[in-house]
Amino acid sequence: MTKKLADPADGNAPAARHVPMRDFSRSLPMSLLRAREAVMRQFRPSLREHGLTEQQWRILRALAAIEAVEVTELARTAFLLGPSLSRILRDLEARNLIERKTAKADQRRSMVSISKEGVKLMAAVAPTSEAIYAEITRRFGARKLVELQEMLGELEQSLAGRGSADETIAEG
Amino acid sequence: MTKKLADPADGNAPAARHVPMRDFSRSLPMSLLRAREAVMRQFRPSLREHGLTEQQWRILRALAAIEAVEVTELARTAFLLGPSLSRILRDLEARNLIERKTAKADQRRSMVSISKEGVKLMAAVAPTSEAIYAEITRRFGARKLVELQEMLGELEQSLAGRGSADETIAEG
DNA sequence: CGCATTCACTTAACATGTTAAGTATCGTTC
DNA sequence: GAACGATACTTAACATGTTAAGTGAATGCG
Repeated sequence: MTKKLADPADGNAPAARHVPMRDFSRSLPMSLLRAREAVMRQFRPSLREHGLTEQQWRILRALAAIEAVEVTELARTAFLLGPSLSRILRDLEARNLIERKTAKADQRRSMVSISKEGVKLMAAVAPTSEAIYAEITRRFGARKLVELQEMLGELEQSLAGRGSADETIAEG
Repeated sequence: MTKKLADPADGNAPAARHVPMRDFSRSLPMSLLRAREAVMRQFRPSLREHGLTEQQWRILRALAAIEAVEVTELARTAFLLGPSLSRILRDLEARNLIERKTAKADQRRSMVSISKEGVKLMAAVAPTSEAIYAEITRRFGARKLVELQEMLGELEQSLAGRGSADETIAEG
């Protein structure tokens, strides 16, 4: 069960570390990925029962808090790229969960809002969703949860405004 | 700039909170998603220069540490689902970055290993990758980074063995 | 006004995520 | 040893991630 790692001192060992690097399973990206997956695994079955994907749910939640938004701002809020959002909005509109109308002042902009049916669907999903979140909070610890989120925010901050180590394309 | 939230006491306000819920932008899944994106944004340009995606890089890294693995174990290590891995391995094999051979004992299993070219590519990417990781560590703080990863691990643990609040499908 | 540029999306194309179904092989049971 | 179920993938189908290109509408400028 315990994974046998190659011992560099063991000339007869089956393995060789071709390129020496950190154990990638303990890298920050992997830690974040696994943690997020562990969390989302809790929610997906409930969403699935209502025919919603994680992203669709994000969009509805973002819309539920306001009257109407432009697509671009919705993309920022729901943390989705334009093309993904474009497709998902098309589908949500076809299911009558959202509504769109082009802005009067600027014909390029389209204002998106949640529909009456969308609100009903949200109301149906929200209680379970909140309960699951509460259970996660209980299991992990409310205080630690706050602490974790603060650290995640700080991590974001410390990397903000840097496309990468190579590029120097700031977005301002 | 500051987003105007609807005031329920303001009957004439443009907005209404259709379904009362937590501010989803501060939810744990979103925090984890944004944090991971902030981190990966640092690495992608470098990987892209070498024609590698994040997932392909994960696979090569997993392979670099050992002699050969079965596809199923590789999926677990690289945290990829079987179908995704199947496709990516097909492409990596076409690019001669990995090699496959069916196991003698069990014809169903195929053993995957990194090729000589794959090792060369890794050697070319690794220094930059390590440098970026070091810079992230420097910016965020080495101690805090360890602390964060511990918390992420604990979060995983606290949710382990639970498909969801609905299902009770343990995997053991 | 005429026109190039920018802006707000949308489409397109390809890689991956995700679930379900298919295929070949292995183990086991009778 | 033939049939059955389990195992280790692979394929298929559809949704999303991601980058590039396309489209129509504003904006800036000579």
